[in-house]
Amino acid sequence: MLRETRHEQLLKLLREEGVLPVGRIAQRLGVSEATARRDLTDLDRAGMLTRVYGGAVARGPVERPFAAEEAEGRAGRDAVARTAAATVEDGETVLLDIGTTTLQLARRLRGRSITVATSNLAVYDELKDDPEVTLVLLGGQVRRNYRSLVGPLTQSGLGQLYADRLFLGTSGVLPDGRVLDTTDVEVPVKQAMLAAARHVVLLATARKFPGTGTARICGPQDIDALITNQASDPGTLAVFREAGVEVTAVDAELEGRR
Amino acid sequence: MLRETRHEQLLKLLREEGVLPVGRIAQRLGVSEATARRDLTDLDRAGMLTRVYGGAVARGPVERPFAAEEAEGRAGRDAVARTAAATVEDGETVLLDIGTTTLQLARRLRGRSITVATSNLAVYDELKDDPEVTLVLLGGQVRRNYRSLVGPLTQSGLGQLYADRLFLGTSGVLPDGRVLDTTDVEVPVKQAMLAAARHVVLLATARKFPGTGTARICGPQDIDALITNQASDPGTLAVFREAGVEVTAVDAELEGRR
DNA sequence: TCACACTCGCGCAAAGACGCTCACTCGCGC
DNA sequence: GCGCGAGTGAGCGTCTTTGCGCGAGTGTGA
Repeated sequence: MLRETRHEQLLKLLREEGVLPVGRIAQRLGVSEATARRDLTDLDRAGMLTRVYGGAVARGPVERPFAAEEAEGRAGRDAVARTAAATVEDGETVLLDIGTTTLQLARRLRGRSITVATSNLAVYDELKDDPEVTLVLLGGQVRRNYRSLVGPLTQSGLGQLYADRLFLGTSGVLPDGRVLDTTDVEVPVKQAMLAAARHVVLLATARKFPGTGTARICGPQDIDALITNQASDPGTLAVFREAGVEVTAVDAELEGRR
Repeated sequence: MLRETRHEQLLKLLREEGVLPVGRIAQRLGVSEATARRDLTDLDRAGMLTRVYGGAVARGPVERPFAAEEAEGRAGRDAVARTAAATVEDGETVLLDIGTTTLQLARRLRGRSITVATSNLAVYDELKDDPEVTLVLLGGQVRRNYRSLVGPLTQSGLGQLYADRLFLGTSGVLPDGRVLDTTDVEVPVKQAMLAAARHVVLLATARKFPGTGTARICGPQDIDALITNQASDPGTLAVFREAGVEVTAVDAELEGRR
């Protein structure tokens, strides 16, 4: 592996984890500890991280989707979440993807007589005290920064479920309708979710057009409905409409207050 | 553990408890009191806490106004938990059953380089902030009052795991060595756990002899080791020894403090 | 005021991390 | 084929951190 590539990966790891000991860095990068140390001193000198005895800590804010996204685009997200909540009927089983938009939706689902299945640990925290909601957690390894469950256990758990409705989150939607995600490890989970639901609803605030992401989750043909803001790119929405997707665009300003 | 990580944990502990003596800080962080003192002076100089004679107090508001901990049988449970934690080696995968004894064990496993798999949601809350522990949640339906996961999802998840060690809780042990539980719905989960571990360790404080329970989980022949208190019924312990179980009886008073 | 128990800070030794040096491998150009 | 330079891994002396013992200091109760 090229050194530049390795440096990129190291910084990515560190952004996700916050702090990492040298041994674990070497292990994750597949190099010796000596090389890991060399990389660390390089990146420390370049000001990309802070070296500490025994490892390194991320410089700047740790990549925490929840903290980072919490402030920005909140009104739009809540408008989407409220509209999504209105489509859920009592008695249904809904499957909630990871992310902040689905967390917002979970808040709007409090007190409803429904079953919620999720790999979103933030949703678990939100609904764990609600006696009305039957809460089902998918299994899997805990990813602390993303507050999610991933891994083969999650996928196999999804194989045993069938939900009335899936609310899918995303990190970005391309103009041609491809739905993206940033982290590779979540992709198989999301795809297993798609297969485990009768009705697939994509939640995407205006900022998700085009948003970010490198891994493809699915295309418009896999989606039944899309709930988004009116500020979203009209061209992309048209692509979804042409693919037969029921598109609902709610205005953040009108709906955005509580 | 990295010093930076340790400092983070120390501050978190302090935010939760408000005031902490040096001894307890050292105990919770798994370091000597000397190191705890050094950390305290560092963080005091950095203005992150206020040093007082004998310990430290949080600077800023306390998050949790001191949750009332279950007093009864606590010393005995902690003695069992500490002994159990000592048998776990770094790198192992341990499976933790539901219950308060295994929760106590989880507290003792903080900061260890191990993988913890559990259906115990209290264990999840305890370890979710620990970067050292790889945490795997079994899937299943959330049982709020028992803080556990149950159901077919839990069992099938266990079918995909194989742990080095299972720490099994119980509600009661009969004189003939039958291990009991009170709730039928947990029985298949516990039995699936038995099948998913190489080494089965039963944790049972003195109060569990005979304890309560209506459903049979397993017999002595399914257990490899039993960790209990010295006050436990000698006859029952003899039954386990005859079945080839390695019985460890730790005294709550002697082990209860350090 | 005094005595006792506890805490604190310092010196020291062991363990582990660091970084320097050296040998080796791989790709490249002559 | 052969030399060359960059990059990696391993060995080894140095330095940091940690845990423990000891004398000094501090708080508490008689």
